[in-house]
Amino acid sequence: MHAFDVLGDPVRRRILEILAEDRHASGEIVAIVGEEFGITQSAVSQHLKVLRDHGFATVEVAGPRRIYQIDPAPMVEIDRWLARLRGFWEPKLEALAVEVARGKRKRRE
Amino acid sequence: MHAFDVLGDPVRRRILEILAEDRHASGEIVAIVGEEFGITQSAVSQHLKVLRDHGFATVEVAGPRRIYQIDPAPMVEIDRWLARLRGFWEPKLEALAVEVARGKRKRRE
DNA sequence: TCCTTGTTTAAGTCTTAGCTAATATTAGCA
DNA sequence: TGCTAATATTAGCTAAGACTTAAACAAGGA
Repeated sequence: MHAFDVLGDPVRRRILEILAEDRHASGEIVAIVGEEFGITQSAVSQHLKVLRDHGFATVEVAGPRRIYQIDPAPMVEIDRWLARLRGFWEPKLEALAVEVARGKRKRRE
Repeated sequence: MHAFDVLGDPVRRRILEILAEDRHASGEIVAIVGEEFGITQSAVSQHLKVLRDHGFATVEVAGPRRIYQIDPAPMVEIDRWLARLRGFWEPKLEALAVEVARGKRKRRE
């Protein structure tokens, strides 16, 4: 499974958002995400496993709890791929912005 | 299908790389990608459809050919999500870089 | 040691993405 | 109009991923 696939799942993206702000115990993530998406504790745990397995998160055992922490290492791969193309599409994006601005001006007239 | 899912497929990423450099007819993309991945014209065409449907590419009809061109619009969504988290993981990435540098220095000693 | 809480793992089901093969569509040309 | 080349679309198959339920595991307290 490629890093992009890991980010492809909305539940996993949400978990990363949560972990980006602060480290959390599995149970806390389950409480938030499980409620938001209406899925079981087990399902969330499986998503956490995917994040672990692909290096997006690390775990620290604290008694019976597992504290999850974001690990940005795999983002390097993502960023690298995007950066490669960015040089090509950035000019086009600027052209797009110009078009939008032109449209706005036109609408004002 | 989310934009991240679109980028999740290696064939589609390859097609975007090709289109980033220049516009190409469907057949040219089929020739390159089909050979590299060992898949049929139909399969490539279906990937092109996904890219079209999600706004990653636009088509121009030129006689019997369809000329594909990259459209960076959906990248805005991707970039926005990544940017939201970047503020959080960037410091951690720097910490990671420091760790690596420290490791290198240590190995030199 | 047994129980309880927090969590992961295993097994099985369902859905969907990606593929092939076959067919349809589109446009130009004889 | 019929033929050919370029491409898209459809149907059907298969594999993988996301889910639920049930079972296993880990750690601390009675």
